[in-house]
Amino acid sequence: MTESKDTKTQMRAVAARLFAERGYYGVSLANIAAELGLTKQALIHHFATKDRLYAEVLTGVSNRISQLSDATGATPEAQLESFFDGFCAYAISHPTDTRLLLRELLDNKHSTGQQGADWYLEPFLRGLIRRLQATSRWRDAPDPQALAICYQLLGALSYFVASQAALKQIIGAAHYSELQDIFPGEFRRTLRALL
Amino acid sequence: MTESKDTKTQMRAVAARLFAERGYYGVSLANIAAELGLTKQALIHHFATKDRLYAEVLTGVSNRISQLSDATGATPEAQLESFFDGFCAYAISHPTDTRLLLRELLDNKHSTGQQGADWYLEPFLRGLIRRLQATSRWRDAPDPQALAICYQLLGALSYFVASQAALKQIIGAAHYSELQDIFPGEFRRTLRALL
DNA sequence: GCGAGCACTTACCGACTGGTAAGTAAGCGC
DNA sequence: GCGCTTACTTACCAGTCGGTAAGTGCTCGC
Repeated sequence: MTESKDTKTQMRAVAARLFAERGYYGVSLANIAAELGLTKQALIHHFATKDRLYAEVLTGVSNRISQLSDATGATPEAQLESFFDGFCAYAISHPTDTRLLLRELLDNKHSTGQQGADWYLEPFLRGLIRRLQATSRWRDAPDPQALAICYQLLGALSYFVASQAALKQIIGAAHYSELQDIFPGEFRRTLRALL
Repeated sequence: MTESKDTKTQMRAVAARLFAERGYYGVSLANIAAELGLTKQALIHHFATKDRLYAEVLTGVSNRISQLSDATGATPEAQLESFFDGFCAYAISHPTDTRLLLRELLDNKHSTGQQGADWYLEPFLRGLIRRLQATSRWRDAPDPQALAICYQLLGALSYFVASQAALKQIIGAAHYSELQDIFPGEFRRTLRALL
């Protein structure tokens, strides 16, 4: 009983890691169970279906992201900066979440069954666009233009974080950790260059 | 015989589209064959294994990308701009390739079996970094910093193109086509802001 | 101390996976 | 017209997929 919730959260955690690494179809219930030292039926006992387990994993990501939205700052520019700083820190410290979101974006329509597609992304994007349009430079920018700018920033960040494994292999772990150290600063420079 | 090569290229094309949409494990040989109106054994006849078919698909992408590398321009800045213009046009007109590359980056190490990981990406990245370091602003930039900047640009572009399906669903096909029209200009603005 | 409920297992299931073996039909050199 | 190659098929395989059914054993209320 007291073990139960821990087991369940551990299941979610292992599943999240594997789904992030290999994708929904690249991971079987048996794979996840093996890492937990259990049988796949233990997973089915707790989550009923693979889809439901995946949905719970995504819900976790979504919740963590939506907690990010409250950024502070005197000017709209400072608010945007603070927001992206938070998002950047979150993305780098939660590469699994970032990879899951990117996969979700690629696969599209998998979703949690709750909605059509990117239920988690839409309000997030809308908030971003609104914030951008509050700045003096982009006050009159039409929605598509604001979206294009936000999307580039999101992409610049997500692509980097999601490439972690590949980059480590290309440039080596040591160089990668150096890269990871300077990246937030470089990302901030990009943001400022666009404000 | 005369049909043969066409059949084979058509197989590659259909496989590329499906792999791009659903990923390696999300597509079976039977799925691909069904779209071609053939049996999966026809695919095995031409490519021996699923892995080999996938490798040929990736090789096609790699070839198309490497043809992109020769950009012209008087100054290094102009060369970089011309290069990214070409890459932007390529990415937008070949969303399947872009998605395949992004998936490859996420899955890592799948590769073609030819090399460890991102054989296609490494020389590409190296060329980009060299070009960036030829500009007056980044002449003294250390490799990690130059890489961080290039990676952000690559990410800004790839993320947008790969999100095509998701974005269409969120903002509607009409708004998306508008977005697609203005994106290259916005991307160019980002590039210039960083040069 | 006993029944209830929970966590989890073993034993299956039909559907599907990538892949092999063997064959069929058509085209071509000679 | 014969033999060989190419393009593909049907038939089949062992293994794995997600999921069901029916337990087993442990804990806790009472």
